[in-house]
Amino acid sequence: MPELIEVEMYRRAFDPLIGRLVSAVEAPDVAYIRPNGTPREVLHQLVGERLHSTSRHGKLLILHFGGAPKPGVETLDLSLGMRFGMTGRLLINGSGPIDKLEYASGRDEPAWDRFTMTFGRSRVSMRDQRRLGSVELDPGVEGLGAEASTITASELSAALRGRTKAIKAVLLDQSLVAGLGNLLVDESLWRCGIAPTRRANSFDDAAILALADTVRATVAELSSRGGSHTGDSFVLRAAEARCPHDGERMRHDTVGGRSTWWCQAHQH
DNA sequence: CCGGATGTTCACCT
DNA sequence: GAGGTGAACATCCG
Repeated sequence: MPELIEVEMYRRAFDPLIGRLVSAVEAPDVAYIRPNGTPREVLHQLVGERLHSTSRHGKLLILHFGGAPKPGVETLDLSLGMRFGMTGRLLINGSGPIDKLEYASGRDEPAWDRFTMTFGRSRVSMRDQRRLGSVELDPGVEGLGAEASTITASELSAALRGRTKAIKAVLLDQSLVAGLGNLLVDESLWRCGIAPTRRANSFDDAAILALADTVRATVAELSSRGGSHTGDSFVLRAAEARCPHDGERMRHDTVGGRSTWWCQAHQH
């Protein structure tokens, strides 16, 4: 479930740790380290490093290490990228920043800690049941598309231009638009009255402007509500649900390879 | 027991 | 390159 909203909450959870030194790193699951085949030893170079700052690009959270030996001369020599996949979450000293808002049910095993970094008495873990997340030293962000939370009409227009696949598939494609997941995309399209199956290259400028506005507004509003699952259409992801706009039965299809709920009456 | 579903990323087809 | 499919992963459900 971590989409950009949740990852941003995780990023802020590191604020109290800025300036602290890494005292230990544990990577029990070698398969969790990207690229594949990277030995866990390379992560040990993080030990002794100082957390300088954090950043986020779509669903990719990056910790920047290193200091400023001289004022104004920053040498950020190391960074660590964190990807949370579908079931990954961040735990700090055993509790999650947003646990009350997600994963309310289900089991929770310490054995699912795939990566742990210790800052003195503070332990930060990535707990990931299904192991679809990963960590990567010095991850590149070149392959990522426009940041969804601030996307402009011209950025969205460039992402859609010339593409024949469904609009939903484009919005989910992290190399075109970074940060949206299945829930944010369905909510945005439902709010904007756009069918998820509609071809990406079939939108005029006015529709692109409206969609960019809707995506930004949806991200902002659901952020303040507390998560990707707080959308108005979230409760409509059920077999018997009817769209409150028009009383129409919600459709359930696979679009862009993903489970998709939408209202055929007002989404075109 | 089997198949399907879940969300994300990536490998591998056409 | 663009687009589509399925694997990977763990667990639950019918």
